[in-house]
Amino acid sequence: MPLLMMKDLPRYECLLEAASLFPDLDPSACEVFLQLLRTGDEVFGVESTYLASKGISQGRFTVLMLLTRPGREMECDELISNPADLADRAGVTRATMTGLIDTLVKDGFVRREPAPNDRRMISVSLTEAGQELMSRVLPGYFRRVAQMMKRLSEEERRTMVQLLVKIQQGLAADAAPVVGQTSSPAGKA
Amino acid sequence: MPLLMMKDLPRYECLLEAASLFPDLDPSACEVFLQLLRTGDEVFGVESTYLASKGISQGRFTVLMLLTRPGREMECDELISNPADLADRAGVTRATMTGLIDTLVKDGFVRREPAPNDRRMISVSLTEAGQELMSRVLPGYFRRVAQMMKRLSEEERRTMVQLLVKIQQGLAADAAPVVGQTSSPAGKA
DNA sequence: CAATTATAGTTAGTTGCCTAACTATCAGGG
DNA sequence: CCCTGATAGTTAGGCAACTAACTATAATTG
Repeated sequence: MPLLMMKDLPRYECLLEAASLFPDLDPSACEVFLQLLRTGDEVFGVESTYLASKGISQGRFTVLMLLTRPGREMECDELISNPADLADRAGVTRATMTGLIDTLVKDGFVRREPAPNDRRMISVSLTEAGQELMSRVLPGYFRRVAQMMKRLSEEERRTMVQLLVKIQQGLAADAAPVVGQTSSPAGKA
Repeated sequence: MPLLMMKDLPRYECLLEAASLFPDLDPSACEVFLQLLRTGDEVFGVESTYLASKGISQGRFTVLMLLTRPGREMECDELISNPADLADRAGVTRATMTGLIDTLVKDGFVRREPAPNDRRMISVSLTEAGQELMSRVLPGYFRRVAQMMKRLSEEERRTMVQLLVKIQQGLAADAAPVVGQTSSPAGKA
């Protein structure tokens, strides 16, 4: 439950009414926006509650997941990585990853080892205890995910993913408005 | 960008493959789940970035919004509230609301006044500066919301909201499995 | 090959949220 | 009237994320 969202969403009529005050307000866009954030928040809350009951936070779980599944090559059974790569794939800063790995090491779920080639780098991998934890947590995790989505038919799920991806594509296009032109990928508005 | 989500989502084929390892894994459910969290996170990030550029955080913005729109009665032009009500409608604890109001008062956007009837209570309302801030922030806010949803047709928006609400209803039903039986509305699992 | 630049990881300090415990006021029942 | 319990708000302390600045190693280059 991290978002601090208005749990008390305005009804659609209120949005229509407000639109007369604010010419920029698009009522249907606002409604999708608010429902999207709210649903995401609630779904996230269910997941977090489950993980918390198993004694791990979202951040720690993400790291463990990344170490559980093969990163890029399916054939690569290494399941080993370095903090920078993990931070990149998890979408957090390296500083945050340092903190996450600290606590995971302290709890005995992952180990840090010096990388063979580059003495700047560290290898991170699951310990036995970490693997055991994941095999204990994942089934319940997947069951909860399935349970949360059980009201949607397979077709509705496809539709949902399509619409979500459409939104993401729009965001990506807005974030990097210059495409195929220059080679400067600096599009931060 | 608060969620710490895997930015690097597994592809659908990987989910299918993983499903053979974990019998509880429902691939299409997982995909909806991951895309929902990811899209919500990105949309939230765009909003947060805009608000941050105007010098306010998500939490502060929520409070200002709640003080801007009429709470329950449209006829009630008061636009005044107390911390507990604000906390309830924003979905945060009263302690958090105290902190938010502290900073808003410090910045001169809201005022605290003792409530007339009950000496325990405090009235919170927007100052002139707060109203002015909102009239400066809201147009751009609404434009960004509209922009983020612009790729969806009106019909797609309706579909999206329907599907999101369906998920929410499932969550609510799971959280309060006993319905219409007792009059105890305490469904916190 | 020394100096600069880039990269990997960590440390320090801030923010925003949380829970738990506290103070002050109000409402009811001997 | 106290006294108990409920309610409104705050305070104190913790956790997870961030940015900025730092150390150590590697790569590049004059």
